[in-house]
Parts: sequence; structure tokens; C-alpha cells
Amino acid sequence: MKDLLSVLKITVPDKIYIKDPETSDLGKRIIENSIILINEIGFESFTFKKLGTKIGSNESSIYRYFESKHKLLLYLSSWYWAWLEYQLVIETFSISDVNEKLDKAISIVTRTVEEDSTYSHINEVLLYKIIVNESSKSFLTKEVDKDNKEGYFEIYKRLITRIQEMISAVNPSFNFALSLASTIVEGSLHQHYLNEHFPSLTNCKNGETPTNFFQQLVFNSLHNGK
Amino acid sequence: MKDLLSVLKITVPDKIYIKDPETSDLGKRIIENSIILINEIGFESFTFKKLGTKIGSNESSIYRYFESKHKLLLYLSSWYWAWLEYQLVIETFSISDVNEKLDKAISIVTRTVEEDSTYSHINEVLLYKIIVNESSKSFLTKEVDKDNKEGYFEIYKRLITRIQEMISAVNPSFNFALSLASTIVEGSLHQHYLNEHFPSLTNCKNGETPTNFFQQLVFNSLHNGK
DNA sequence: GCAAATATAATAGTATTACTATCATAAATG
DNA sequence: CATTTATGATAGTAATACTATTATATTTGC
Repeated sequence: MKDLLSVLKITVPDKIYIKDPETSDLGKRIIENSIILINEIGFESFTFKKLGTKIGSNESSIYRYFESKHKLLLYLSSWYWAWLEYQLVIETFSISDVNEKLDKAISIVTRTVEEDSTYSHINEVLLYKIIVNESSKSFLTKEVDKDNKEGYFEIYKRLITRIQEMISAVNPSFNFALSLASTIVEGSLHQHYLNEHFPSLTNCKNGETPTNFFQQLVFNSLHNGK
Repeated sequence: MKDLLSVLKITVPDKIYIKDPETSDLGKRIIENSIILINEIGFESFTFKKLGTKIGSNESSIYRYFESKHKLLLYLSSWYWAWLEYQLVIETFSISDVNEKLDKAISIVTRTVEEDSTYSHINEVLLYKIIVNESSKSFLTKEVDKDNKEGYFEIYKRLITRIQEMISAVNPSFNFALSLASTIVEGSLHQHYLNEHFPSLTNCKNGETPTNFFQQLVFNSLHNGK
């Protein structure tokens, strides 16, 4: 799987950037170090000026890649969801049993990212932390409908749809497959967040994980009366 | 219930504000109109200067009530959760059957706020919209652990705990009561958000509500095998 | 190998933000 | 009616989130 990723390229909607950061050394340094810097100081305090200083480049050069830090966050989010979708597809592809397939899917989308692939300039462990802490800010804005029309959330939506299809395959008469899929994805990020900052609000600690929680929740729900 | 609310006062942690906005006319206008303005332009674009203009007062006067707009958001969030907790307690108090009690609790915390009480300067319908669209920003910050230590999320945590207790009363051996409680509360906000901005990611539309979804999810989960 | 195109860097400038500080005035209270 | 307290007006600051312009490298196409 990892080998495959080093050959394939994660693709994000190209309207998100002005110039594709994958096409240059500076672009890659922008992505690599923005992930590090956002983790360090948080998205609110993050600026292109600070990033420029960190990578020994100029603010104005970064603006040639992304028109705003919001677009950069959209880029990072899309990249993460594309990376996750890739894993979902590869790891569930050959599973024919629908229950087993969904079980695996839940484990993929709810697991903590703890290993950096080292095949690219992107540190997935740090990126995952940004997704947990900051990704809601990519859509909780007044411009969300405009951004959505521009297609900036396509990959995320496709991921949710894939999970919904797997849910419906297990129980075609379950009438909340989409809501359940979106709850698994956002809910697991939230449980990871709670584990870190509000441990009194989650059972996902001491060996219990969001994966256990959502697998139990989903299968009890789908294999039950109504 | 409404009558009771007009006598009781919703209390938020007093370290959130510099001066209690409930104690003056200006304070009430700050709260009333901040809710309106944040809805209009979003929390990112909202400033004390704009609010001052709107209420015919001065930026510097508003700073005498709240040290930052973040504190104001914490105030509004706490107020909402206190208001919701109040309803939860009142409306479930006299229900002795644990299943019925939990069922009612879920319906209270997941329902859309559609009616303004008109008993105060706070428009609950608009405030609810802020909670759906902006409340995550009250904790998704680098200062969350500090804010948490200061007690700014006490009411929210108490609400989750109350729901957790009701879940455990239905099924004491269920090992994810806290995670389920936090998933119901945040998850229902998210489903309301999706309904408005990403209808392709939720089944909560055309008569189906987050209430139906979570009631089904919870009871299937609690009345099942494991 | 050189001209032209392209990418990056440097600098400056702007309106706005998120405040703090100071002083003046109005309203409430004892 | 004197004094405290609340509010308003004005000014100032460092930083933000950009845009614009010009200069200098670097790459590429012929």
C-alpha cells in the first residue's frame, strides 16, 4: 500500500490553489512546513508571513500558491480526505462480505493516524492532528455555500458517500445511512479531540477507542429491529 | 416552563465576563445585538467596533464587559447550554421510566430551536443558529486547556454528564455512555448544519429529524446484545 | 549560448483588526 | 449635592491579510 502511494499522486480540486504546490520545491516546502507551523501555533495565529520566515522565503511568494490561509486549510483537508479515501478503497476492495467490509471501513476512518509514511513531504501524523483540531474551520464559515459550489469539498463528500453505500449494503432498509456515515467520520474526530482536551466527556481512553465505539454503535443499529 | 424562566436567571461562569451584561441596559443590548450581528456576518467578521456602531455605543464600552470576542462567544455558548440544561431538567424531572426519560432527553437536546421565548433580550432561535454554526470555535483553539481550567465549559460538561447518567440508567453495562452522550449533542448540531449546507450528506430532511436518527441509534444500541 | 519566459524575492503600501490608554462627560447613589 | 460609577470619544499600536510593483534569479526553448 505504501509503495503504491509513492507512485500515485493524491489529487485535490485544482481550483483550491493558484499554483500547484506539488510542482515545485518551494510549493512542497510550503505544504510541509505549514503543517508543522499550524500544529505549533494553531490556525488562528498562523500567517503566511510567519511561514515565510520559517521556510526562508517571502510572504509574497506563498501568495502565488494560495490566495489565503483559508484556501491552504482547504487544500490540507482535501489532501487528508483523499489520502483516507485511498486507504478506504484499497483496504476494503477485496472484502466481499458486507459486514466485514463495513467493519474494516469503520476501523480505517476512525483510527488514529500514528505513523508517517515518509514517502512524501507530508507528515500524516501531524496532518491528522490538524484535521482533528482545525478542519471544522474549513467549512464553518459564511462562505461555505460558495466554497461548496466551487467543489472544494468534493473528496470529503465522496468519502461519506462510500461509507453510506457500505452501510446500505449491510442493511438496505436502514433509513439513516448518510447521517450515520457523516456521524462516524465527524464523530470520531470529535472523540479523538475529547480524549485530548476533555477526557471527562469520552470513554475512548485506556484501551477503548473511537473505533470500538463506532463499530459497536453501527452494528447494533444495523442488525436491530428498526 | 416559560413562566419559570422569566423568574429564574440563567447563570454563566462569572469569570467569562468583566462586568455582568445582565446588570445593565447596555450589557443587555450588547448580548441581544451580538447575537443578531454574529448571525448576519459570521463570527470571523464580527468585531466590537461594528457591534458598537449597531447599538449606538462605543467599542471601548463593550470592552468593559468582555475582554475579547472569544469571551463573548464563550458567554453565548454557556448561556445556551445552561438554557438547554434547564429544559432538560424540567422536562424530564417527573418521568420515572428510564427509557421514556432518555427518549425525552434526546428529543430535547436534538430538537431545532424554532421559537423565541420573548421573555428576555435573548433570541433563542438566532442563538441556536450561532451554536450550530460557530460554537465549535469556542473550544477549537490553542487556549482550550487553559479555558477549560478556568471553568468556561462547566455547564456544557454537566449537560453531557446528565445525559450520560440517563443512558447508564437504561443500560448500566453499556461501556460508552459518555461517548454516546457527547456524540448525541455534537452530532445533532452537525446534522442540523449538514441539513443547511450539505444536504447530500444527511438523511435529516423531508420530515426526518436528527431526533429520529439519534433516538433510533441510541435505543438500538442500548437494547442490543453487547 | 542567449533571449525570453517564468519563478522567486524584496520592498512598500493599505485598510482593518484587536486591542490599550487616557480623558471627558453623563447618570446613579449615598 | 458630592462622589462614585458608567459610558463615550478620541487616539494610538502592533499585527493581520492582503495587493502592487520592481528587481533578481532560474529555467526553457530555439
